[in-house]
Amino acid sequence: MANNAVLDPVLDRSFAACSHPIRRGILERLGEGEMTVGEATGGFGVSKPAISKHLKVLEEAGTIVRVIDGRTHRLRLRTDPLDDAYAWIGKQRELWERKFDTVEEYLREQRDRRGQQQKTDTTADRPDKEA
Amino acid sequence: MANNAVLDPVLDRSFAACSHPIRRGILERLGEGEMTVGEATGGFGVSKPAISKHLKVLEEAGTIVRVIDGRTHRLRLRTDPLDDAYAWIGKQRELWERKFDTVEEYLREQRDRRGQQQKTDTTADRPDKEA
DNA sequence: GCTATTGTTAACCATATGGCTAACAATGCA
DNA sequence: TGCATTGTTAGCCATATGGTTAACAATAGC
Repeated sequence: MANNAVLDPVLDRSFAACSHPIRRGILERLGEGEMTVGEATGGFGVSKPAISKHLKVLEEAGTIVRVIDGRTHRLRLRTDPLDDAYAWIGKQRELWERKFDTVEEYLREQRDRRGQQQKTDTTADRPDKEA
Repeated sequence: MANNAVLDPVLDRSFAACSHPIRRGILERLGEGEMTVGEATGGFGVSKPAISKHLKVLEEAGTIVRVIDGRTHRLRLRTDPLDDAYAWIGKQRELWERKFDTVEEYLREQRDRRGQQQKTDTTADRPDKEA
């Protein structure tokens, strides 16, 4: 990949971690507090190896931390990566809202201009042939 | 998958859409307003077919809408899927914070109890072996 | 010491990503 | 008409996901 400017593997993994229902379910449960793998992942209806892989994805994304405690592994949530993901979407939403404002301004300007010169610019509010 | 309760393919695709820097870059640009494929995807240093695939992922996630306008394709952002993703993380963050509150309450209770009985529970404020 | 419990790794398979080149489709334009 | 522009599809390849069964590792407990 030539464009090395916006590369952010952390964000990549954070979003990828959230892109599967089982992983989201695990994160939701861990929101209740530290618990064992069995407690955090029981009842999802998949095999233990499948669970192990999901945990690996979550761990490599930095969303969970594992503490091996004897025979069991205790899992704890790490909120930082999801905070980053949240912040990215939040930043975009700000931009959209600001843009929607200017669009409203634009439409108001169009309305005003039409009120003045009464031309045939029906193209102004045409939302383009909808697919 | 046995657990069919929490299945949310829309959320799956929304998060997956954000999990690649080029796709995030495209979404960022489209935040500026409707534009052509060339305008929205230029300069990422990958081939056109690669771009086409990213657009397909974004489109199937519902994050963009394509309007074929003669020779060019005009792209427009659709904010709903990202709003949903934002809301999911936001909900989790609320739970975490509420949990942190109760943890603080718990610690305060511990502190109070120690003040009363002066026992040797140094384990109360230990944040567990930091992996 | 033996056995049950907890969880992982190994090996395999199917599908999705993410990239490429080559070719095509549809316009716009001289 | 002919050519340049815009963008996709087809085919190929490598790697990551997401699942399985079988086997292993480590510990807890009888």
